[in-house]
Amino acid sequence: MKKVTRIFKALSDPTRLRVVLLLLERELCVCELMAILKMEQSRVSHQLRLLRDAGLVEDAREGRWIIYRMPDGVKEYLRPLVERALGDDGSAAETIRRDRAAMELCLRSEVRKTRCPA
Amino acid sequence: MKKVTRIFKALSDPTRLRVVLLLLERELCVCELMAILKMEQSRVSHQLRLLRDAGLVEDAREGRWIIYRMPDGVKEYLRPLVERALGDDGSAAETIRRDRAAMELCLRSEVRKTRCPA
DNA sequence: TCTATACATGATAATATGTTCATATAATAA
DNA sequence: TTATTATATGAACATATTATCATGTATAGA
Repeated sequence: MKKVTRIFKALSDPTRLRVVLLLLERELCVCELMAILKMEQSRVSHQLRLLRDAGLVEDAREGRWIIYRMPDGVKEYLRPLVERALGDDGSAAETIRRDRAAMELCLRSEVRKTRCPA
Repeated sequence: MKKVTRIFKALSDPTRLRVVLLLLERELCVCELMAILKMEQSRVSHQLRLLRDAGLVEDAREGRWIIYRMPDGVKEYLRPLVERALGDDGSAAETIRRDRAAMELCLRSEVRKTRCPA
């Protein structure tokens, strides 16, 4: 059961679940996640590490940024799982909506070309 | 996100996940769960309380036994979720198979008519 | 009424988790 | 080379979780 409970544990923290929902949409660097979640760097980094340890995300350096992304196989596994779990939870839907809006805003500013938006 | 992460947290412990998988099949009393899981009483009781607090199971006294069961609505919610999460995890499948076999054995003995099989 | 059974619960201890602070490192820019 | 940016990581702390032990309570039976 260890393998499955490990996944559930990774999804059992609000911050990590928000990150998972964002990375299901698109790859992001740490400072973009910081800007979207409005959280400080070490907090985001620590949670990302846990997600990486759980095998849910991968990281790769790109210039001075480290990009976190979710492998396609994980996406196919997690998307229906998380969607089903969320069901009709309106409160969660609102958070997701806001996070995605913040993400769009963050990306449209295209600050990462020269500087991070954090 | 609190509502969803609460569910994930409830499923993030091996003991609780095994209990959930058993109660998806059928209602059981504490001592039956003790016999199936081969765990001591207070450990099972504590985990059952967490599942109850998470809203995943209900309990009802029946004579000197307290029966734990999963409401139909929760079953409909959890079954596809857990099945999807388990995927093709062979190790988990083996545990589940063994637990169900132990459950059948425990029930066939029908000890609960007079005494608990724990 | 007394005892045994089935279970809950509180206390405790060990471990795990989440956050913050401080510091380290790697890449880039000046 | 030096400074800055982006990120990782270790330490410290508070809190949460898990398991165990001891005890309490409700029911049934003798």
